[in-house]
Amino acid sequence: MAELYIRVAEDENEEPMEIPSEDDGTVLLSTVAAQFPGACGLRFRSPISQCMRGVRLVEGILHAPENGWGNLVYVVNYPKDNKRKMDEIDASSATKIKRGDQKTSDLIVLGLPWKTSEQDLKDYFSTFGEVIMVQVKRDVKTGHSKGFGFVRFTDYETQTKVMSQRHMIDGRWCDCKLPNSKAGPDEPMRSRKVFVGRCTEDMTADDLRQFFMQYGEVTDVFIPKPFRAFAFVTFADDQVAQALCGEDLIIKGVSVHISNAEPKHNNSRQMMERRFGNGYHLPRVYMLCQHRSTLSFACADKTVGVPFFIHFFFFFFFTNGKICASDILRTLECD
DNA sequence: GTTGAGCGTT
Repeated sequence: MAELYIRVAEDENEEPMEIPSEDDGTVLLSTVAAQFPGACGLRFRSPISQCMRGVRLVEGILHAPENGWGNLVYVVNYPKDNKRKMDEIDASSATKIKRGDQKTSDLIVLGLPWKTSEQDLKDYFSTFGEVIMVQVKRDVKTGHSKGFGFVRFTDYETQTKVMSQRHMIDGRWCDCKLPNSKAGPDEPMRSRKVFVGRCTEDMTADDLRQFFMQYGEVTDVFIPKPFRAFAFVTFADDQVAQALCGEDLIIKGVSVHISNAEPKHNNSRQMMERRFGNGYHLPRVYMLCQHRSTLSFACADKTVGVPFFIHFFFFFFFTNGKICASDILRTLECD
């Protein structure tokens, strides 16, 4: 008594689509997902109780209610039943695509069943959009899956959608995330934050905010204390920030230089702490800053594997403070 | 021949 098709819709009132069933009368969730990407189940309104009922789902297989599928309209379930939110995510990513700075990246797929193959992955993820790479990571010797893999899509909106939900793959819930190795290495090029060098002490955060407002919405101004002759200004739009980089602007009669803010993980203080232990040299550095001798700190940051204090003495005695302060302070990002 | 939080032999 195999039923050929069941009627499925995203909403009770929308026009249903006919979805083929299997020979044994079940319906594969993957078949539903092929028409409704991201679907994780089905529900229907019981003619008797008038309540919504869930369709039994076992390992990717949807089982008919007691009296068969009948002529009911089955409504697609999405994770968290939050289709609207996913649409919003799509919309926001669409606006970003207009700016043309959205590149896809590999996504790690966690929680794969041991037996899931590359082909299985490709079949599943192709229901969301064009797939250009799938990998299942395996033990080199045995060839057995390690239970995770990678996937890459052609379109960024596909990637966004895939990341926004959980995935039922071969009977297990899986998560797709940006892998740790891609946790923001390409951020500095499109940072919303700029470094403002050659600031003077009479420039207040409010002065800077007022000034930079003319270029776009300013979301943050940071001026280190004690005074260190630079500041950070963050814009709402990264394009505004990038457009200003390299400019020399006049604020309160002083020429300040705008450049890219180094990402925080390049923070020289953090690097110093990582290299020499937490805080050991920091008190001296702060003292030097106050005495206009910040040279050693910056140079040590750019020299790998040489003890900090050697550079301190070298630059302190041989340059005698004649290196441009803004060149040095450029690397002195703060918390 | 088992397992179930994580992070990619190039």
